[in-house]
Parts: sequence; C-alpha cells; structure tokens
Amino acid sequence: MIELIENKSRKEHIQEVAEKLFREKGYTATSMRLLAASLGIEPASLYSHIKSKEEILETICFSMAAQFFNSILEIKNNTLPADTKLRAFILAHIKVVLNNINASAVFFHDWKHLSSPAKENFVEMRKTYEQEFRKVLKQGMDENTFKVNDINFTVLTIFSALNMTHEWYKSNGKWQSDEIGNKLADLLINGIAKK
Amino acid sequence: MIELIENKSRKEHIQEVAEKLFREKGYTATSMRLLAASLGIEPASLYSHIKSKEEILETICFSMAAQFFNSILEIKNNTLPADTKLRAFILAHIKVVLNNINASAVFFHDWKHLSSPAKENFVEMRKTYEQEFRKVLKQGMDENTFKVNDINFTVLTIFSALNMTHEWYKSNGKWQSDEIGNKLADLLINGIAKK
DNA sequence: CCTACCGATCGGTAGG
DNA sequence: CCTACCGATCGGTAGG
Repeated sequence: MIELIENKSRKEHIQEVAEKLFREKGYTATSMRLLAASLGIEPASLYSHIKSKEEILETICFSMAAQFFNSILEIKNNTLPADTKLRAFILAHIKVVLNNINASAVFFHDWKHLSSPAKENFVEMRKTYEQEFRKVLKQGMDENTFKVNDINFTVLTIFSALNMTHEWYKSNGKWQSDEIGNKLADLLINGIAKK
Repeated sequence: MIELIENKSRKEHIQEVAEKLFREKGYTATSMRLLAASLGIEPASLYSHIKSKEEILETICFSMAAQFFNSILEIKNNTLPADTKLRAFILAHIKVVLNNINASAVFFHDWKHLSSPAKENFVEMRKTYEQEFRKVLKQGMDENTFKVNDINFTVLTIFSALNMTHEWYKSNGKWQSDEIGNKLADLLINGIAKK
C-alpha cells in the first residue's frame, strides 16, 4: 500500500492530497467528494480519519505557522548586523514557503475561512511573527545601515514579495530555495538602481 | 431611490455590492442568496439584470484589466529615463488598485475561477501588461542605471509588492494613492539599505 | 472503509 | 421584481 511504502499515515495522505486540491481550486471550491475521489475512497470514509473539512484547513494553517516560527528561532536572538539578520530571516522564510508549496498557498489564500476562535489566533500569531521582522528593521535604523521611513509599510512590502513566490515557483525549475531567498534579499535590501 | 440619486443603474449597484462580498468572503463562498439579501431583493430577481454569477466575475476581471492597460497608455511610449518611467508605471498601477479596492481584491484572488476561454484571455492580457514593466527594466539596464540580474524575477517581485497593497490599505487611512506609490517606488528602486 | 441517507443550500428557470 | 420551484450538490452522520 502506498501509505505504508511512503511511511505515511492515512491521515497524512488525506492532508497532502487536500493541500494540493485546495491550492488548485481554493478551499471553498473543493468538495469532500472530490477529495475522496482523488484518494480512491468514498466520501463518508474520510470521516474515519478527520473530523471535518475545516479541521484540514486548521491543520494546514497552524502547522505552517509553527514552521515559520521554528525557522527563525535560532536566528532571532543571535547578535548579527541588521542586514545579515534580515537576509537570514528571508532565507528561512522562503525555505518554509518553497518546501511546502501547496500548504503555503492554502495558508496565504484561505486562512480567512477559518472560524473563530482559530481565525483570531491565526491573526495574532502572524502579528507576533511579523514583529521579529519589524525589530530587525528597527535595529538597522539604529545601526544607521538601513533607511526606513515607515517600518510597518516596509514589513508589509517585504512579506508581499516573500509570500507571492509560491504563485510562480516551479519546483522543477532551475532555482533552489536559497537562490530565490538571496535574490529577494538583494532586491529588497539594495534595490533595482545601480549604485 | 438610491440608485437614481447616485446615478447608478441597478446592474452597476449589483456589481458594486458583489465586489464587496466577493472581497470579504471570496467568490466561491459568496452565494447569490446572500448577494440578493444584501441588495434587499429576492434571489431570482438578480437574473433580470445579470446572466450568471460568473458574468459578475468576468465583468470585474476584464474591467480591472482594461483599467490597468489604460493607466499606463500615456506613459509607455514616452521618452523618459527608466527610473522615472518605472515610477510612473508604479504610481499608475497603484492608483487603479487603490481606487478599486474591492474589485482589485477579487481580480487578484478569484480570476482563477473564470471558465475557459475567459481564463486564458485573462492570463494572456496579464502577460502583455507585465511586458511593459519588463521593457522598462531592460531599458534601465541598457542605460546602465539599473542592476537587474533577472528581469522575470524582478517583475514578479515588483507586482507582488504592488498587488498586495489591497490587503492592508485602509481607504480612511492617512495615505493617498500617490504617497503609497512613491513609497513603493522608493523601496523597490533604492532598497532598504542606506546609501 | 462501505452503503445508505440526512437536511441544507447551491445556481438558476418558469411564468407572471 | 416576485412566488414557486428545479435538479444538483454540499458537509456530514448512522450503522455496520
């Protein structure tokens, strides 16, 4: 059986196929019947492994959130120059996005379909995570190496650039995660204009 | 009647309310029953004015596409230095996004729910539009004022930053469209690092 | 993991 | 713009 060969539980398999479908069609437009058919089972059989459609969405969103937090855990308290630290943050963030390309697409597009209180928790976690990026921008201003007029605006723009990579990234393409992370860091830190 | 005072046809009113709901809940998750209720009419009455739910989506997507094209029409064939031209493109683009905040959210999120051949046309138009931004990056490299390693990557990142503004922009906020456009242009052209 | 089925809701039509 | 209604599909449950 595939799930034994790949050493994955049936639940993990459901999760994985759901991520792919949710990414392609969107969470709301994906029916449990299609998910079941994609797994080769009857719709009712899904509910032996999962509680509800929304449970799948919650698992995606909170597992991704945990991965984002973990990815910067070892960087955030290091003593590093602001530009080095920001680049490390960007590389860590992009690695999580590109290693979980389906889940991150769902994470970015469909978190708003979470119910309360999951939705409020989600927004709160995102804010806490973004705070680490705010801190490093502040640090760069204090060190006089960054010129940032508006920290909030800059953080939002950085995340815009980082989080859209999932839309155009092809895993069979020529770029590795760190290459893309470095290109993004170069562009955001140094800009398009020649020095 | 409101629609007469505001000089709007019933169809335009439906369109406007639909844009707001589609933005808030997503296209698929918004039912025609909710749309009707928001307008204070019965669901069946909608179909006196529109052909289908997807017609509303098509109108949003193609009207936005037309606005984006028109906004750069007077700029693209001018003889301008690349950085000036890129900034003008960014200001024009951001003005369209922020003047149509609901419609642009739908445009960016839900275009994939278009059916064929509308979807293919949409993708084609977007590619043509992006081409103008590619040209100005190429121009900047020729003029030796831009340092761009990868035009395709850079254009995608520029649009990521530009197109996410709709998610956090508050129309009652302190910023006007051109202020945001200029801040984006500053960040993308000059970067975060102090010169 | 299946058969059988639930009530609710979907987009849309007929006819006035 | 309404009443009345269509067949299809939704997420999910009961019981095995």
